[in-house]
Amino acid sequence: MDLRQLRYFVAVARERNFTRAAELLHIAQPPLSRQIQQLEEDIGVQLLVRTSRPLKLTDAGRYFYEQALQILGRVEQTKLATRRLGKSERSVLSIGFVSSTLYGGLPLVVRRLRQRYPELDVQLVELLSAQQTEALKNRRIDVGFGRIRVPDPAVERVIMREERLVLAIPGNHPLSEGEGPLPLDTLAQQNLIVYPKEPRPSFADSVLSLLADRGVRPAEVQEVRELQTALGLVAAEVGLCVVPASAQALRHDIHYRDIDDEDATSPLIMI
Amino acid sequence: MDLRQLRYFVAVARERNFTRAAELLHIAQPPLSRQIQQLEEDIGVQLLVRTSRPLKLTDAGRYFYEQALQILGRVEQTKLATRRLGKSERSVLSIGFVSSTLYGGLPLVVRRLRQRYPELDVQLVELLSAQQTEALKNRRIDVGFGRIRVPDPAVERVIMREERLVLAIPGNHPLSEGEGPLPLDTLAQQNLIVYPKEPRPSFADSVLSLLADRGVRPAEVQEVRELQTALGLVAAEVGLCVVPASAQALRHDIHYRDIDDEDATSPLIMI
DNA sequence: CTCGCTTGATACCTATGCGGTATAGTCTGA
DNA sequence: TCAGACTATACCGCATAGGTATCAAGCGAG
Repeated sequence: MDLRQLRYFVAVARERNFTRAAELLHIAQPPLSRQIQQLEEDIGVQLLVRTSRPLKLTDAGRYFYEQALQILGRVEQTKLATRRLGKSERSVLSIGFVSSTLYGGLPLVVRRLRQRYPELDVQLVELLSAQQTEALKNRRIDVGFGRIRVPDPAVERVIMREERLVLAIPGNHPLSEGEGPLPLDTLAQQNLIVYPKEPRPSFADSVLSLLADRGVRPAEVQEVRELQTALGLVAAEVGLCVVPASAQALRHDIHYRDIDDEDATSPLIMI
Repeated sequence: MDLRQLRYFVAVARERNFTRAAELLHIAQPPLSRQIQQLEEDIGVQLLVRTSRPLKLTDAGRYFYEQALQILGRVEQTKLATRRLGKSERSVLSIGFVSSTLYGGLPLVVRRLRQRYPELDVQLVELLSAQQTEALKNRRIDVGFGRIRVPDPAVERVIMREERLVLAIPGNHPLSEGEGPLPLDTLAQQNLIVYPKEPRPSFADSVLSLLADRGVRPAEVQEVRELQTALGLVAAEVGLCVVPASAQALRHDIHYRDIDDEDATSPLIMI
């Protein structure tokens, strides 16, 4: 697949007519037909219904059209932004972060940075804690914010703060009735959802080892790839999930209760 | 610019070495060098610093690398999703919406739809009210949710509800002190921000004509392209802005107060 | 129903440009 | 300073995009 094919397809989808689309693209009609055929063959799906006039998009074609529009816009925007960046000799600060920091202090930090250094371009790259160490080493990022201690002598770590952990509970679960803090052993014999699945060690391991320390055995443990998915499963009543307090802002259709355990915290680590 | 060039650049950026990258791409090294040169020439900016070994990315190159990764991922994902859609013969419901409905009832509607019809693929397309009429006619969308009455005999309109309007006020503005409803003439001699700039008629016209009806003359009126920008300017203390009540969820760093006027409402229209 | 017009597909040719090979030039580290 | 690793340049062959001519299939007017 090729950007050219996307451009061609967008023109045809917009004009609903190969001949007019070809004129707009400043090419002859037969090459256009062929490129669209190749695109359909590559995807393995018919995008256009040619047996009617004006021609129609299939459902797949309609979806592909919307996506193609956005991809092309994104490419163009990237080109312009990169050019601007290169020409202006502005500095770029590249910040790696794990998703949960998006709902904590990171947006404020970024806003303040931009306010204080308007000439600085701040770029945000979502990376898991373990990936940040490597990204830092090869200068993909300049600084990272994670939740897991990944020991590496080449990397300096600063603990910004310890954040309380809370329990995410489906709306109609018995535990969602009360409001006060819950002891950790509430989780015994409950279905638990943890994240991320990989790479290890991860926030999932922190939670599981905290439970193991306290001798608490959940009924079933399901691993998912990320925080958003975990909370989605909680909302779908699959089980409970332990998350940093700041993640409460993410969804309001589930209940959260504090955890009554001194060690139920998660560090926010700058590397 | 070309997807191939993005793939090549990603390989070089990752390997920090043309020769190894070329091996991974299963091509010889000279063509790779040339493609990267052409890419740099096309963008007009140097992406790599070749005078050091291992080679380094410029700031622009670092930015372009992150963007290229995301674009390539998006393209691949689109291809798979389109294929799945075409193969499975699933139905797609394409919903057009104006951004303000994202903070009102639309997410709930979509969630219910997905719950009730799991076999249905719901696609969301952001379009201004005026664009929705056209999108509906050529089947780009199946249904639209907007805020402006665009009279067109070919299109059926259903008013879902009338939503109250509220006034968005910067945090340190004198009006942000109180909490109760404000009369419309509070806006007299105040700087006002309205959106969207085009196409007309838009929500901006609804607000402006409401003010004109009441004989209220703002000091200065600034038009911006969209709701998010408008609220951004409010936060930056450029002026006040009238928004639907549901948009209050968007930003918490500014104040909102009800408007004490029976007609200070905005319809939510399904077309 | 038919004729003519519009429009997309097919066949074949041309030419742009991608990738390959050979080689020169340059930087790094011992 | 020299060997080795690495990128740029020059040039060639071929794959493929685009062009031209033409066919086939719908659609509308009469």
